[in-house]
Amino acid sequence: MEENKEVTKDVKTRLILAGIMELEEHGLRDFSLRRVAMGADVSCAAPYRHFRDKEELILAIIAYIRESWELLAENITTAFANNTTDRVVNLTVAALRFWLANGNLRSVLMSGQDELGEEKRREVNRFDAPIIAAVRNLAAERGVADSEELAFTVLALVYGTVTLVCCGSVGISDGESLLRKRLFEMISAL
Amino acid sequence: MEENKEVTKDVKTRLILAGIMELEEHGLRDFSLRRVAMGADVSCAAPYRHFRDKEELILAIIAYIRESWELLAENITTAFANNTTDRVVNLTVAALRFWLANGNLRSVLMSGQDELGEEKRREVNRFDAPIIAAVRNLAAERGVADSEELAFTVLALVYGTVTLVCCGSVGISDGESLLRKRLFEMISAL
DNA sequence: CACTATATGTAAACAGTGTTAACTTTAGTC
DNA sequence: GACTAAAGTTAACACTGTTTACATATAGTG
Repeated sequence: MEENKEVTKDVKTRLILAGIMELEEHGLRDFSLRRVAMGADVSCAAPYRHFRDKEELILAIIAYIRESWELLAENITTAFANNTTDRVVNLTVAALRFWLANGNLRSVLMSGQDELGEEKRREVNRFDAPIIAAVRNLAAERGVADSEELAFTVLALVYGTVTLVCCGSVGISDGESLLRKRLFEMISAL
Repeated sequence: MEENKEVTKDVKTRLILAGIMELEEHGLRDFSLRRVAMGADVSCAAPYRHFRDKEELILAIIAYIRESWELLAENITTAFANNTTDRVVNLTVAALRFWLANGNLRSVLMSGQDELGEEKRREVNRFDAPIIAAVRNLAAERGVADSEELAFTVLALVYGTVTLVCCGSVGISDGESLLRKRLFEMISAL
């Protein structure tokens, strides 16, 4: 018999998967590269054959998780193909839930003064892309000139609600319904 | 002559001040307690006579910085004592600037999945208190029933704009004017 | 095939970290 | 003065990220 554990995958993806678990278990603050290496059944120096840094592994983890978000966003986009308003609202709520479910990822990307390099910045923008696109469609439909401004307001409401829920200033369900309500108000006032 | 450096203050506040500098220079991620101790001209074990953890020192730093925010907020509140709308808007913009200027503090408090303990949560709420109070006044003036809901929307816009500016999705001046505009729109629609 | 180059793993070490334990000093009180 | 508690020190422990030197296997080339 071969190895009975799933040691089949190459080391690189094994490190990424172990890294995701590490991120979930210990958060970003206590993220230990050595523990990730152990989890992937390799020596503590092995990661450096595949990633320059601990940081680069984390970037790879982000990219990996982002794919799941893009898949989800794509599904929502097609599900509400013939209703631009609902498309925006549902994408928005989905984003809220996604960021709350992946709080660690959020702290990697939006931790503040990290001066976050160009690579990270591009990562964030990729996350926002589906919502921006949906807002652009909505703006076109309603004949709104400045769709960028509208998109930023929508995104601000999303990230703001995320922050407030994260800090416990408002419960998750209240945050969600409040977000929905404000979005509908805003859109119907266009 | 006494010591020519300002070693007069007691060790505890010296640690806090050195900690603030450490936070500004190295960010939260590379915050080194040993370096703080060196900066305060004490041994690396000395901090443990005044703080249980590295974390507790950081909490003390937060409380220290918060006082400056509360002072600022108080000034703004009295400066716009006879204009509730301007009071809310200016407090809001000041909060935006404050959080952007203290990005590290922000990442301590709102880093996401940290499960942030009751103490941290209370800290965050204390930061929000001035804005919530101002919104409550505004709501009373306009006869708006649910002032909490309104306050959360205002705060969501603040924190959302902070996030977007932090991630470089929008410039600081654009973010500020966008925030102003949306606030005025919202308030005038009451 | 022999030889080489490259990729990918390892163990061992280094400097730095948070934290603790044992010890010394200092200040105040009976 | 003797005793006690607070507040500092040094030395150590168990970690961490990262680098270096070394081993091995694989692929490509003469």
